[in-house]
Amino acid sequence: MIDFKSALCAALEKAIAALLPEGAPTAEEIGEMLTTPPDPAMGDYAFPCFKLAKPMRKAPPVIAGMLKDALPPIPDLEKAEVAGGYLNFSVSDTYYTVSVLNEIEAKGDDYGRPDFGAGKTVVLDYSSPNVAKPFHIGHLGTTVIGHSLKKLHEFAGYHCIGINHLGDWGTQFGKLIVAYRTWGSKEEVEKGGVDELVSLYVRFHEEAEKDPALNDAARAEFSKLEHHDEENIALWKWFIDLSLREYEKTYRQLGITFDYYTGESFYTDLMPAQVEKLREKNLLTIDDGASIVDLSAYKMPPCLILKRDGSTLYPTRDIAAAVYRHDTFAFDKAIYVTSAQQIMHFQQWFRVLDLMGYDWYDRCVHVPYGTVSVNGEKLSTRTGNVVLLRDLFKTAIEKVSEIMAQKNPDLPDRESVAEAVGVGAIVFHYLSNSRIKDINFMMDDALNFDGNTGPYVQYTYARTCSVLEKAGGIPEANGEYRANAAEVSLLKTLSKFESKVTDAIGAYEPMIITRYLLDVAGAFNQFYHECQILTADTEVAKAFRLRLTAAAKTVLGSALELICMKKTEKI
RNA sequence: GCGCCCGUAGCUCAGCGGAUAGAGUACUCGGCUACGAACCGAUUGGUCGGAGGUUCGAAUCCUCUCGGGCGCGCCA
Repeated sequence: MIDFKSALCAALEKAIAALLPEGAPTAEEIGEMLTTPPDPAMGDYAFPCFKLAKPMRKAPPVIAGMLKDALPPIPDLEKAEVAGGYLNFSVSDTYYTVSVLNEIEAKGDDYGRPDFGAGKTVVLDYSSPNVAKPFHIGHLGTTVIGHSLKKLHEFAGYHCIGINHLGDWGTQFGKLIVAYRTWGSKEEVEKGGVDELVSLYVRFHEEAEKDPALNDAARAEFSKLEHHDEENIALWKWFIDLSLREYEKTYRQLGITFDYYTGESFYTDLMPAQVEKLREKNLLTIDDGASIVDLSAYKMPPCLILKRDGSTLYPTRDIAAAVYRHDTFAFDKAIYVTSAQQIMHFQQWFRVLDLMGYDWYDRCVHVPYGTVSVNGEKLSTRTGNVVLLRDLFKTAIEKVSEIMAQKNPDLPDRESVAEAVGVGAIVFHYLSNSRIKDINFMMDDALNFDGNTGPYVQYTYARTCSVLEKAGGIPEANGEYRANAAEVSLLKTLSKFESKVTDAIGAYEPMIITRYLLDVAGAFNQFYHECQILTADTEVAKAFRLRLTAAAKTVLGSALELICMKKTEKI
């Protein structure tokens, strides 16, 4: 099916070319010029004629009138009207009530799916918590933005590889090993999990203040770990297993899985080759004992590759990981979802990749997001201003359960629904804003379930399910129906799905889908209040409205999944 | 000092070159003998931080400026 907008652009291209032989815009350029009138009553698309005023040497309203007369016939065009310097176009209702509705029914879950990702591969690096530390609200951004971007890319046909780049290497493991051997016990750690590891780690720092020799011991243990000491390796693996067991609970609640859990340790052996390559290319200079890549030509501080003692650094590991991923997966895009504080770091090592001659360096994309504070204060384990994700989810789920006990006490399978809605509320809240903005996470707002919230959207989805269930199925179209304003408006909203998906991918911005869900839910609820569905006056109206309800359900369901939320048939 | 990001309704935020700047929340009011009221509707609320500039047209682009956040060598 050729969509209306493309047909309109093609027609406008012809009309303009007839009036202006030289320098007429292409159909694609016209598509970018098209805007939406402020009032839907004025039309669905508006073409501003101001830019043509100079080359055509005529006033914009005159041009609009000439264009209107020169326009070839456009299918589904209701009317074209001159309004000042604009030429406004109204799409016929039947375009929406027949073409769009039929398309949604025919494509089902594939409706709105763009195809530009077909045959391409994307590697996404996200979540990446530090082992032996609890999963807190600061990790929510990378986890939920990253996974949403994965879903979006998959929807557009990309082959996606999700990598959890665990923080599983470094001297902190030497400290943990010392702490465990000195004060820990197998039973306590098995029982307490990550929490016990954290308290061992905290204790180490307290004791090390009094006894600096502990730091030396820790370095020695980490060095043994690096040299594959069997006992230390076993402990290290155990710590990782314990941590993953904890994280898996959170990932399961979010419905997130990864293709690989290759953390920092995985790349340690791959770094020397890249350091060697940097040397060969004469990119390394020694400065104050450290090996750096000078980036002053790019107006950036130098990129540190090796410490004074010869050990590696964060950029070294990132370079090695990128090369490995490129050689292994032959990606078309590598996406890194990390905090905005690392913007400079990524600019630096992307540039180093370029200097090393890796011509795919520009396929690497850093997707930064803003800092989270809680109740106006920075996150800090020291002052206790941390919100663990498991506690946050638990609070949200409890609150949902209370509301459900009131509103829908007989609902079977209440626990899993409460989890979907409670966790969904937090995810939706987080993905409601532009990712780059800092978030002041306020509990009251996150746990408010009225208005523009996750529960509102899931409630709306459940509502569509409920109506369809009572109807006993979705009927076939059974005659011509003149849709009212609310019905057409809902279909117009549904028809925007694909362009929203495209925009969200282009901007790496899940928020676009979150806001779109609110548009759809709002349009459906308005329709629902204005139109009787099951008790419609005529069978034709009833059939149409049921089909419309099913269409809304389809789009709501697809969009919910794109932002890591679960579809709730009942709530 | 250099660089990046953010300033839009009381609050939280959309809009990022087009016509009268929008939601939610809070406040006030109306709608369940209705397919789910976690809903819908109405009212109130704005020198788009400020000043210049570009443009037929600027919340949107450019310059400067003020306020807030972040980054700038051996952490990640």
